[in-house]
Amino acid sequence: MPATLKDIAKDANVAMSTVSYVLSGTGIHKVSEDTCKRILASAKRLHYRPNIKARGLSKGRTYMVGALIRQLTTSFIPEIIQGLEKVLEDNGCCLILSTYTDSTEFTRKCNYLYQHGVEGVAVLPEEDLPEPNTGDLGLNRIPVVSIASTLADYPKVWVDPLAVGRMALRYLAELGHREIAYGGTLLPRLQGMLELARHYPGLRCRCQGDLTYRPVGGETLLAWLRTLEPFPTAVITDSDIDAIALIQAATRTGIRVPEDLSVVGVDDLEVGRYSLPALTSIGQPKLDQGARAAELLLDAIDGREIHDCILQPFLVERQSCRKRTN
Amino acid sequence: MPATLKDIAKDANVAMSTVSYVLSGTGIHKVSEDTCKRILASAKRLHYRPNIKARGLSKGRTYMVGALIRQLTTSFIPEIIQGLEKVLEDNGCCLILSTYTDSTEFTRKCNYLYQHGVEGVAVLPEEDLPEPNTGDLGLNRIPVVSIASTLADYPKVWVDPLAVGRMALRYLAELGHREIAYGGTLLPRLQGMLELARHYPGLRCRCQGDLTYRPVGGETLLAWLRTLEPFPTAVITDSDIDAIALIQAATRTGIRVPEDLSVVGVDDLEVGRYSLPALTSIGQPKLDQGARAAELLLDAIDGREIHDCILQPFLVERQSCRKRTN
DNA sequence: TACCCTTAGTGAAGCGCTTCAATCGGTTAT
DNA sequence: ATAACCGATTGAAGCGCTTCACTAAGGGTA
Repeated sequence: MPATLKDIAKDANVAMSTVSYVLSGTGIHKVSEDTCKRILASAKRLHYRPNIKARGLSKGRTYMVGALIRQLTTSFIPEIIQGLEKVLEDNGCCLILSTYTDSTEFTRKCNYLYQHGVEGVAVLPEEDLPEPNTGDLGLNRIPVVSIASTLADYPKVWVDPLAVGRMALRYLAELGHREIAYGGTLLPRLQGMLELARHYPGLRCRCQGDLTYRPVGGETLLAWLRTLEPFPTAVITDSDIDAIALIQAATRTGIRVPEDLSVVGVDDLEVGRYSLPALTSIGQPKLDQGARAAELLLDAIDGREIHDCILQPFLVERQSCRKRTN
Repeated sequence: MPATLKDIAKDANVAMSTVSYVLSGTGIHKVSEDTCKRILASAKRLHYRPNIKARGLSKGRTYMVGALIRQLTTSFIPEIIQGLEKVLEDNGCCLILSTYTDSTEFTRKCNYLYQHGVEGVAVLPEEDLPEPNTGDLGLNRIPVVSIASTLADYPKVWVDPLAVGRMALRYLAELGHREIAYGGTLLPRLQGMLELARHYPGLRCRCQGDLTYRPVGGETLLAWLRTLEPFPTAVITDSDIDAIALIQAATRTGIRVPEDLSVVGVDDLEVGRYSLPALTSIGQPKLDQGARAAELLLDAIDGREIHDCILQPFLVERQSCRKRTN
């Protein structure tokens, strides 16, 4: 139904190959201006739109890239996707979305993507999952890039977790806090905090005894804080969600934020902006992570060698922390 | 690099067409069991995987469906996407994700999807936007289905908004509430409430004077509630997000939920489960909406006629409402 | 005038798959 | 024995596009 090269060729009275040269841009320089115009005119008149898949077939490409996602509903994943999409679109590729919940499904989705002909795959795993088996993809030499995960042994794009820890701690330390609790469970972040803590005499940074990852509820977190002596003046959580949950639990029991307790979240989620008090958070570049991953993928597809990309977090100061004059 | 039909044909010593018949399932009945086995064996040995796009080229299909989304980060959209994806995958299609922010971009994305050859498009607009112009798609007779929107004049899948209003009100009314406020801005929902309210003598359901849609903050909402005389015993919001924001604002000022104020949210978002108190909400089937939309789309692609699909909301009872004995 | 070089354009093969029409032994009916 | 038929298999065209190898015509040079 849609117009094809052949139609245009007939209409403009030239050979298909000539039309192809003009319309695809390749070899447009070897066509006379006259013919060129005629062809373009025909193309416009017939509403020509190239059939990307046919082009792909002949060039051995598909112009498709897959995203393999653990949980689309998870906090900042959607923004990463948008970053991916943007760059891919700019490069004439499209993004195929695929979600999985366990490793069986992961394998199935790999096949699914592979059969549809993706040229590369961005994997967004979750920290608490065993490493998914991308064997099926690797086997077929499809480039893979992992995003926002410390686990995968593929080229990856992520935010320096030590820097996240450092940044959160530095902020609180500079505000004058000396009794700080880390309510999260990520070792590298803790490491960043502890390293930096040494530079602040009298500062104590405590963490939960068990750093095995698991979702932390607001009440659980609060209960743990209560076991600390003295009660900390500030707490760093692993995400804005945790922070908000904590604030809710605290507020209920009469602990005021930030008057009695300063809270720093991580991720700079949108909810943090609307919560009460508005949440101070260590943000991570989300669009950027997606965009950089897409660029890496495209490079790899072009056969270039690629390297990990480490991005830096940033501070978003709002109202959940207060200055401490001791 | 990957094995093709031709490779298999050579390996199994038969014609390509025979291989195609066997491997594609079409006409497998006209091939002798012997040959069939030989072919399957070769296919397995050479790790054959059909090239879907090549198949599509020859069958005039692409096996791709697009999703055009306003905001991937919006509440329940991700789950709808999952529903879409599931059904599409089961039908051998893949989902191409595309997001837009304004109508210019919308048009661009339409072209983008079109050029990549999608056979249908699911549009997820947002209530507060002017209707996007899908002309480009319509022009090319690509089936379109809109999801979760009252606006679009395409076949649509959505949740009956009157039922949402009714369900929320009935729940509160049965708990004994008689002074109920609707803090949202959706007319059909309000309509559902008001219709039902007549059946409960003494029940008063009040709404904001201005129902023009706009995001409602927790404090704004609370401020409005304070203008009501008497202060309502229960409030219905337009989403769980609003409800949580309201609860936070209320708690801050000493109003206890649910003791002093019962709150009903809408959407049954995950955050509602973890908030304090856990939120009672009118849920809408999310996966289902996606799945139904995908089915409609596939039907339309097959040339069948399709009709709107209206789904019903459901009540998720948690702890944000209390019984009222007056 | 013979030669080579450009420039503008053409033909056809090929990407991986489907599918229609044709072929070819081998039965079976007549 | 001949026609008619059947199941199993094959050939080749075609989907829309790219691209390599090639031709034809004109222009410059010797």
